[in-house]
Amino acid sequence: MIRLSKLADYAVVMLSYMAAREGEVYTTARLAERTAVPEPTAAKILKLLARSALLASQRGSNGGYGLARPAADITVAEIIVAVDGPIALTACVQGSSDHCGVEQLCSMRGNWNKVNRAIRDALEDITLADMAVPFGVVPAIAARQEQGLA
Amino acid sequence: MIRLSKLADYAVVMLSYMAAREGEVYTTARLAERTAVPEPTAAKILKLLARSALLASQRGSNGGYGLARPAADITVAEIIVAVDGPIALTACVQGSSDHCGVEQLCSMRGNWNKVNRAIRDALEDITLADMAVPFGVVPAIAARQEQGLA
DNA sequence: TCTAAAGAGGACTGATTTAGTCCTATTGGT
DNA sequence: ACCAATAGGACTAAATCAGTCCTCTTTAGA
Repeated sequence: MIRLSKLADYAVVMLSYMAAREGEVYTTARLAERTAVPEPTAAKILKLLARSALLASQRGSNGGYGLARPAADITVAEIIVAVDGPIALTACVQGSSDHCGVEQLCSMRGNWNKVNRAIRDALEDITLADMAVPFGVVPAIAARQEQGLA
Repeated sequence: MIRLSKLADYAVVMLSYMAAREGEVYTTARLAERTAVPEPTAAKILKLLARSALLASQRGSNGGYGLARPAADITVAEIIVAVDGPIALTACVQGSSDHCGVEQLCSMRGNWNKVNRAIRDALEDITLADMAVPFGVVPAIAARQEQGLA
């Protein structure tokens, strides 16, 4: 099974919560409480998101976090990258120096890039706004499915 | 980072090797040697692939494995499923009974299904034949390896 | 200017998953 | 009957990840 880390899952949950009212500032404690994510873990995730400039942070008292951009401009791909690092399926992706033992096969392995690319594209097409829509129709996705692309 | 297990990676490497000459029968020992995958691990993977009917197996002496179908009919998605199980990003996918604590959020979480679907579709579009033909040179490589130059 | 509230950053630990190994049973050809 | 090969599963070791904690910096407000 392809695994997405729980942290990335939490991240999307928290960001979606914040997307409900853009422009508002949320403290770690409040977000943790409302999303049922343990506070220290929530803090860790929020820091990561702030570092990647998906969240704007305000230090000091009355500080907190807010979305740095409109939810429709934040893709799921970005969130995953911020929390888990680059989206790629195998280690043998870019000409990383560790030789794969069987050099000829490595060239074949390079085709994972095609796969990675396909997945990245899929994730880049889904925005936080899409995720935040409860259940019903997610317009962007529905449109692509209409075209048989999704 | 989204992670694909090493086993699935190995599986694709081994299957690609076999795709070079469809119809041929390969023993575990030979495949392990040629793909530089440790033999016990290779054996484990081959068993999994055979159980999922991607490989046809022949027991007894002169036995071994062969592709059960043409390489162009085997998708990367199938290989991953055979080795790693269902392709899905989070645990909270299907109405699994473990309540997510925050019910309203859970409905939002259901949108991961859209993401999963997009990824699955991407993987189903890539066949073993696509992976096995990097730059159109695979037969030459296979030939060299047959001569023990691998 | 002092204090308290908040985030920043990083180190550490425990738990979970995954990779890898090994043993035994079964099958089939010679 | 014997040898070569897969089938299946149990077990161990290693890598990864989630989660916690501690200390430092920033800032508003009394």
